[in-house]
Amino acid sequence: MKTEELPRPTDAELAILRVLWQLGPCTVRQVHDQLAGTQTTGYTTVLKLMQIMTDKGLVTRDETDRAHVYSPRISEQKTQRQLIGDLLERAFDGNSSKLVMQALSSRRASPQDLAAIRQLLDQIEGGAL
Amino acid sequence: MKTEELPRPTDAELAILRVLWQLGPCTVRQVHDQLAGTQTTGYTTVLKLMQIMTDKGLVTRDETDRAHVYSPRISEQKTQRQLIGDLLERAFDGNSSKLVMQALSSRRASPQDLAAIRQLLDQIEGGAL
DNA sequence: AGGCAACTACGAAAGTCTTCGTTGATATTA
DNA sequence: TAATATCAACGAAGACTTTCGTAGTTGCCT
Repeated sequence: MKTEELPRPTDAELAILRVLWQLGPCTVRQVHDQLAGTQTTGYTTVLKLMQIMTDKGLVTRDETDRAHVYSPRISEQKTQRQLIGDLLERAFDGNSSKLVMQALSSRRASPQDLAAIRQLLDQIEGGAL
Repeated sequence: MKTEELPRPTDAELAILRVLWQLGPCTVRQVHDQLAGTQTTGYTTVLKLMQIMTDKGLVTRDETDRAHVYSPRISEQKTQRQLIGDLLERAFDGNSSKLVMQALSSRRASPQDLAAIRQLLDQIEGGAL
């Protein structure tokens, strides 16, 4: 059971992955329509990117129907961890607490968020992880 | 007092910035030698990158001596916050607690680190920030 | 059947990132 | 002084990213 090493998604690729995570398996049309709310990219641009992502292994494609259906090959969580781990190495010298503290001090988190983080800290210290 | 918007440093640029943060103002030679421990990039590659970084405003250059001396124009902290904020928007939908939790659960932090984070949580909840 | 809409595939262009070779100038050393 | 080393500058190549136009195919509707 080997976890293939997938390339770090680029900015545009990540935007597409987020749509797939949110909506589930999608056609190019669906992704494009969803992105249209935020971006203004042509249909063929999205198509091309998703073809490239298929080559890279970031998504899989079901070609049964004429409009191919794409699915993400990594979960949102795994990708988030990959990106954080990457940033950790590149900018924080592997010091995760520094990263956490920067994140906490740069953006406000709700009391609920803070409580959730406390709970996680408890779990970690309790050896639950 | 307007804080200029500097571009997000690329991977190679970030590696150079880290040397400057660690050693202070440096010549190209010093940066190259330092990077040689980890990387294997030619001298002129580093030179070119640092020239580009000067154009972008990421570093400043003192041309007094023949070997120009480069200094970072943003602090390590500010850059880290920029990178985290960026990742937050691109991959975490702005939800900072999710980011923190992913960071905490993906890498082990020492008990001291965890304590420091708890302290920071206290400060935030106490309205100190 | 004919025409229109939707889809994939392909190629190419423009921009960025990373790399390095070469050139010419300046300092150091023998 | 002459050879050698060090430096900045420049240009260019190759890879990658993002963009879109065009062509060709398939399905649908009248």
